[in-house]
Amino acid sequence: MLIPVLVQTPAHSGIAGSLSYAAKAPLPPGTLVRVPLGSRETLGIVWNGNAEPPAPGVEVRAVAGVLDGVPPLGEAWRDLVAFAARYYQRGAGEVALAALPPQLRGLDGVQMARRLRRTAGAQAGDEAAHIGPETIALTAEQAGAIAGFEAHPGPFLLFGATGSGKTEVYLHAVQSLLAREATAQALVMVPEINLTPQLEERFRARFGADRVVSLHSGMTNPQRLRSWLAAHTGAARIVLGTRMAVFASMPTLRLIVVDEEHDPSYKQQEGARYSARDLAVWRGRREGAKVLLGSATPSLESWHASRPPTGDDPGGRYLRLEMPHRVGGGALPVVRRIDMNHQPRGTVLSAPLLAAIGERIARGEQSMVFLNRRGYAPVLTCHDCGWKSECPHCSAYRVFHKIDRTLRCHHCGFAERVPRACPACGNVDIAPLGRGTERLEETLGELLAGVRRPDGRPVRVARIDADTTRAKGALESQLAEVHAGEVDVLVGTQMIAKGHDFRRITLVAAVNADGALFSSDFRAAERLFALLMQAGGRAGRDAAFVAQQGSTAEMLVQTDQPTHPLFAALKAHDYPAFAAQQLEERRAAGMPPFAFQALVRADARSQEVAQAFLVAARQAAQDAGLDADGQVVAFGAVPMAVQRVANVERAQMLLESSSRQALQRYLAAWQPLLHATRADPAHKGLIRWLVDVDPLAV
DNA sequence: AGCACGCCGACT
DNA sequence: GTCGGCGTGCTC
Repeated sequence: MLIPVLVQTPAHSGIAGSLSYAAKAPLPPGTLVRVPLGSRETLGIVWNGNAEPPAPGVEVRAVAGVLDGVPPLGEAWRDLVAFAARYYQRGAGEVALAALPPQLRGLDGVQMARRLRRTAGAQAGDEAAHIGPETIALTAEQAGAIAGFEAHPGPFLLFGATGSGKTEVYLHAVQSLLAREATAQALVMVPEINLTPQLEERFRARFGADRVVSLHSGMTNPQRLRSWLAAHTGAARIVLGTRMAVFASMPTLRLIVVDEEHDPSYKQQEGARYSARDLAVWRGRREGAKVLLGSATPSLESWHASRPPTGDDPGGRYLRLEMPHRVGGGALPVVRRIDMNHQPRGTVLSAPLLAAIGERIARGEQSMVFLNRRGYAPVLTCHDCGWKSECPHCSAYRVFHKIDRTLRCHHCGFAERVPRACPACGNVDIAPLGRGTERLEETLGELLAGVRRPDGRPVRVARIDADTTRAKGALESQLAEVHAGEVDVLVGTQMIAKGHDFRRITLVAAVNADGALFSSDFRAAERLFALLMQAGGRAGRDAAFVAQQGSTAEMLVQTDQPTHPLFAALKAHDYPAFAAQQLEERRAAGMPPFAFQALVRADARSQEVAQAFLVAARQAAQDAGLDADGQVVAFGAVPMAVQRVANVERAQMLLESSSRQALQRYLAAWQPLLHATRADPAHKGLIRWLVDVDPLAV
């Protein structure tokens, strides 16, 4: 008999659905099998529905083996995969196989059975431990949020200030769930791998190490397989992870938490471009699991979706829970703007900022200086002929990294030793232009060289960014130094702005924060506001420490645009005011969340070929009458912001609609036309095309 | 995505 | 004369 099987085939391969294989007996959907594919044997998943007879001339081959030790993947999981594939315009096989641990692909039935026995053995621990009565005293706000959470079906948006104790609410929600339902599972997602260890620590301490597993791309393949199996068999009750965890197979899932739901990291940027946050909401509804989104600066989408009903507006589909105050009565930092127009030209660190850092050092407190740009300088330039450190393969400058004397392209990775003299004119007078964290660390070290700590030792400036934390365990050891008070001034990128619970930092400074506001991206202000609020949230987290020091938690923002409304809202810690203003602009301009978008991108050796493909595909859609109802607008083909990466020219076309359904219908009908356009010999030079639904940057 | 097939440059 | 470069095309 014929059965449908999904295998890993990419969207542009033209095989979006299942392949048909012969089997001696029927196999239930969700069963993992090994099947021959071309000259190799690969992992497949028995899929729903009836197998189509293959195209004429294609020989049906037999299923090679069944991984019968693994329970079949459930119907709810298969629905999630099918939905994600449909919504994000990818092949079901691609989405499904990418959601499984990589090591599963390499194992046969025998190895699998061995692995399962080991997992089962490890789980035979003390089942009843750790689910006891609530022991942590909650604030009134936390108790209120939990009461709201228990009383409604959701989904929820937990709008809680930095330091208001959102994690404790998550812990409590999980705890009451596990106490209520003997087999229930909870999924807790965070935006970055860096944040999983500390979260894992708290959950393991509360619920026991044997019930908690993590799932993220920083794990080794065997670790991932172990965690995945524990979740899939129900042995693990709590799964912590990054966006990939939204696809974890959890047969008794009852709760999904998405922490820092506004974070752009939830949107996958390659392969299937899904939003883990949005899929979490869909999955929660499908599986009857409660969904709790949390943030101090929600995405405007979630904020709008959680608006309370007013007058003739029935309100959003989420329920908003609010926790405006910090635990322990700590104050949010006092925000001060420093107008760089009033500073001497070329000033990097203004006098008030240096004075504020000096005060903190004198009192034995810590400061954090935040600059969202890695490297020493973003460009190297020749003063004589105007040469700049362009990447030969990309339309971007290579960044100067002083530590290893390289010019490195952050887009394609191309790196070269820094030339001694200008490659164009031979002049030795080449100099860095602008400033990254590396140079900021150096500058701070020089400016603070004469300052002494209370113990008489010289000031220690440290830096944390993607370059200093590349080695395994490097971030942990660097954070430990900060916590131990070894460091006086911490310099870093957004990596230090997120989540970390620094107890002795009382000053946070943002240098050159508003560079992002010059970008054409309509979400620039939203992202910057979230980042600054989050960074500011690192200051004064320990109210008792601040009081004992007689200090003030403070945030200084150096800006060239002090009158931008963003800073007034930041100063007042007034996210709702900022959101209201932004939403008004978005509504007036017809932008998300009041419109829905998709980007179609084309890659080719030349910009002309890439754009011609997009224009032809749009014409094909028009000829087929896809936009007959006028609900979807397709804009022109334009080069991407970074037009060339690794010698590939990139173009894109924006689609917009006020109706999500209309856009989805259009994209679904367009898919075969895109394939047909690709097959046309006129577009032979095209390398690939792809669709990004709900893109973050347009 | 893999993995083969296929047609052109520098080596034993 | 072969080894191997990666362009093109297929996988039930």
